[in-house]
Amino acid sequence: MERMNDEVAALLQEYADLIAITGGDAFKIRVYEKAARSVGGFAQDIAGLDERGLRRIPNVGASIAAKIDEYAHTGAIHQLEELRARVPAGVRLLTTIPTLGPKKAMVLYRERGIDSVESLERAIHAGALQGLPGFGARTEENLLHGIQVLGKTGRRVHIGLAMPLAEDIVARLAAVPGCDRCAYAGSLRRMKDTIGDIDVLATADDSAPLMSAFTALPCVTEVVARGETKCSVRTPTLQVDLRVVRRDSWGAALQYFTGSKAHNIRTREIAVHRKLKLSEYGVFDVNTGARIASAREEDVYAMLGLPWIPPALREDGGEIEAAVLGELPRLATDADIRGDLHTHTRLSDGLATLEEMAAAAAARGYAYYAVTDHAPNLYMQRMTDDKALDQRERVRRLGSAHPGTRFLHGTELNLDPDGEVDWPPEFLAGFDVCVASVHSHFTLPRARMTRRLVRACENPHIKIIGHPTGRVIGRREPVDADWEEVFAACARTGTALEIDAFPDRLDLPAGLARRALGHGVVFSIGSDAHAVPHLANMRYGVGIAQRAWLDPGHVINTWPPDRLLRFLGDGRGR
DNA sequence: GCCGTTTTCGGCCCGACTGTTTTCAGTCG
Repeated sequence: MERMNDEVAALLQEYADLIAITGGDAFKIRVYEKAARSVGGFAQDIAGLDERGLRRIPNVGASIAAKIDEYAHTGAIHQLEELRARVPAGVRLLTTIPTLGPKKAMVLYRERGIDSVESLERAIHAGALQGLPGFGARTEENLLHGIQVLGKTGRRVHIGLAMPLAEDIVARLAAVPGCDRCAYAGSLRRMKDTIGDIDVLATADDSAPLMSAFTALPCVTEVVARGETKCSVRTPTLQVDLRVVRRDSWGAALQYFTGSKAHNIRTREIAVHRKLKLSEYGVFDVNTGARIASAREEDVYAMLGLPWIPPALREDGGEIEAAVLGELPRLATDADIRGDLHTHTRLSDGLATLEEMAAAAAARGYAYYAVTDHAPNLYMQRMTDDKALDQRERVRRLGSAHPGTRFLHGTELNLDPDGEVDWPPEFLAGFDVCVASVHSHFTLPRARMTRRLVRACENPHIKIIGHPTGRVIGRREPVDADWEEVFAACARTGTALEIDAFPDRLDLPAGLARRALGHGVVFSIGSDAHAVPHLANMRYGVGIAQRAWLDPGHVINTWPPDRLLRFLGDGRGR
C-alpha cells in the first residue's frame, strides 16, 4: 500500500494535467506540478497532518492544503472531480502519445470528440482530422507513428539495460574525430533505478561529424529529430538524445542535461534571484550579458552560492537546502565498498563454482566476501545440511589462495509466512552471516506481511533482510507491508536491510531506503550475484544508496573487517 | 496558486526542434 503522500502527489499531478488540457493558467499548472513533487518527496507521512502542518510542505499554500485536507477527510477533491467530469480520462491519456500535448489533445476532443487513443487512430484513418487547424498531413503521420511507439518502446527499462547501451554509445562517439569530451547525463547519471531515455552530451567545435556518427550507430532504428546541436534517435529499447555544445560550455551543459528537471528549476530560480541567468551554455550576468561560469559543474554551482551537488541527489528532494547549509552527506561510493555479503554459487542456483566466485571477489580487492547459497526450503535448490557443512569446510580453505580476503560462510534463508526460517537456531549459529528473504507468499495481507518481516528482525541469527520488498522491476510489485514498523524493528534489533544491487531488483528502492535511514537503520549493499559478471552489479546498488543519501557509516559492507565481524556477531558493530 | 536577500503584489526557468505559419505555437527535455 502506498503512503498517502504518493496518492496525493498523483492527484495533484492529475489536477495539473487537467488544468493544462482545459487551457488554464500556465503558472498555476507549474505550481500544482511542483506541489505534487514536494508532497511525494516529503519525508513525513502526510496522513494525519492538519492544514497548518500541510502548509509546511514546500509549494503547498492555503488552497492546496485545503484540497489535501478535503481528500484526507472525504476521499475526494471536488475541484478535481469537476475537471474529471469535463475531461474524460482518455483525453489525458492522449497526451502520453509523443508529440501530442495538452493543447492538441483538447482541440481533438473539443472539435472532434476524440477521447481515446483508439478513437484518434480511427479518426485519422477516416480522414476526420482534415481541415482542423494545426493538424496537417505531417502531424497525422507523426500521431500515427507516436501511437505505434507508445505500444512498443514507450516504457522505462531498468538501469542494467540502459547503462551498457549508454556506455557503448559514449565510447563510439568519443572516438569520432573532433569529439572533445563525451559522457552520458540525465537519469542515468543520477543512477535512477529505471531509465526512460538516454541523454548523451559531447563537446566539439563542429557538431556535424558527431551527428552523422550518432544517427549511423548500429543500434539506431529511427531518427526522431536532427538539428545542429540536438539530435534524437530511437533504438529497440530506448530513445537516445545527443546534445553537442562547445568545449567551454561543458560544465553548464552537463549540469543542465543531468537534471533532474525539478532540480534545474530550483537552480535557475536561484540564479534569477542573484540577477543571473542559467542555461546549458553557462551562468550569465543579466545586466551585462557576460558569461561568468560554464567550464566546470563546480563553477556553475559556485556562482549560485552552492557546493557541487552529487548527481544522485539532484531531485529537488532537499539537496538544495542541505547544500545551502553545508550539510550535504558524504555519499558512499564504489570505492568505499569493501565486500559483498550476498552471493551464490553452483551449489544452489549460481553458475560459477565457489572457487571461481572467490577468485573474482579477491580480484575485486574485497576485504571480505560471503557466500550465501539458498537454504533448503527453496526446494528446487536441493540444499541439505551436509551440503552446507561441506561448503563451509571449502570456504575455510579459500583463505590460503587469497590471503587478502576474509571469506565468510553464509546462507540466504527463506522467510515463511510467519517469519520462520529453514533451519533451527543451533544450526543457524554455525553460519558467519544469515540473510533472510521473502521468496514466496508475496500477497499476504499487510498486517501479516509486516509481522513476518518484524519476526525476521527479531531472530538473533538473521543479520540482513534480503531484497526486502521482493519487487522485480516490470514483473512483480513490491509486497505490502507497514514499512515504518519494519524499519523501526530493524533499528531496534540492529538488523540491516539489504539494497539488492541486481539491476531488475534494486531493492530496497531509494525512496524506502531514505525513509529507513530516518529510523536509524543500517544497510548492506549486496550484489546477489549468481555468476562472476554479476559481482559488478554492485555499482547499481551503490547508486541506489546514494539516491537514499547514505554515507559509508550507514552501509555495513563499507566497514572495516573487524567492525563488520562485530556487527555479524552481536548485531551492532559498535 | 505560491512566494518573498525587489516581501503582500507582481512576478514565476530556459532553449531546441518541428510543423504550419509568414512570425510563432506546441512539444519536449
